[in-house]
Amino acid sequence: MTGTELMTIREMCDAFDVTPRTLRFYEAKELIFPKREGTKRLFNRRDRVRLKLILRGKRFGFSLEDIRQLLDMYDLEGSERSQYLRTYALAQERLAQMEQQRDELTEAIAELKTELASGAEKFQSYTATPQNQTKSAA
Amino acid sequence: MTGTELMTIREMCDAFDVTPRTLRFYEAKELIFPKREGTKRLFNRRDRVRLKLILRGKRFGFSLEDIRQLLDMYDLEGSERSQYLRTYALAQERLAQMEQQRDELTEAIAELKTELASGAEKFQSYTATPQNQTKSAA
DNA sequence: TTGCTCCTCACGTCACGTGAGGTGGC
DNA sequence: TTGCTCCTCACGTCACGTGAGGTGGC
Repeated sequence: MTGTELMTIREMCDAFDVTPRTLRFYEAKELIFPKREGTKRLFNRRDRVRLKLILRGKRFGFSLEDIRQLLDMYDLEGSERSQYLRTYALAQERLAQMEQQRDELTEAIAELKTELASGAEKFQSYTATPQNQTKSAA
Repeated sequence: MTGTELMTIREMCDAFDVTPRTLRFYEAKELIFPKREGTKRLFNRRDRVRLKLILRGKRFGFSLEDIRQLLDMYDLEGSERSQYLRTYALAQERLAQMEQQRDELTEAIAELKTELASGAEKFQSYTATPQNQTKSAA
């Protein structure tokens, strides 16, 4: 197995489904720290772990700045209690926001569906063609 | 009743819960067309209808560029069939995206909840205080 | 004269996208 | 020599936020 320890930028992109630009951007933001071989970047296991956590944090809707702080704590491992509590509080806040966002999205979906339904009706009354592909009424 | 027809920027902001900057931005993007009284903007009923549709479109996650096109169609009223079909298709695409987004969000919420649960557990095992406010286990 | 609201630039933000122009090794 | 991948600026994008500096009418 080659590349078990160090991966090129291309391998990283394929493995995590991101663009090179994204990896360079995260490096500039000090979220990951690839080594260099001449000018080329080489990512080790730690970078991969961190990238995984970054992408997960993004799915949770955290900003990169939030994520940077969460990662720093992760690094401390047996971190301080106060830090831990802050992380916990931040995550709970985010959870509440996500739930609200989901509710709003659910509402918006229902609304748009209603719109589409009445739109389809209007459209059918406009076009008096006997058979069209948008589901004929029973 | 005052201001039934024309509203100032402040009245608009209060009525729609947006900032002045947002209204100026939408004007620059040719989404609304307030008249001027000297230098001051005055918004009429049409602007209000359009703003309402804009905000609704944003809730659906449409980009302002998409919204601009949707608004243009709205203006045509008994618009062309081809235009109508395009609008309909656009809305259906968006709906699919929204449903996927909601599913991803739901999944992320569940994930984060799991994280928080295991985090709370770890925290409790670290701190051996008999009574703490984060819900004591039965 | 003091306050308040409105205005116009114009740069900042966030998370990258997108060329432009150049290098290294098969 | 040709291709491919990698690199570094550095400007563009989207939807505004945020001063800076100035005007108008009570």
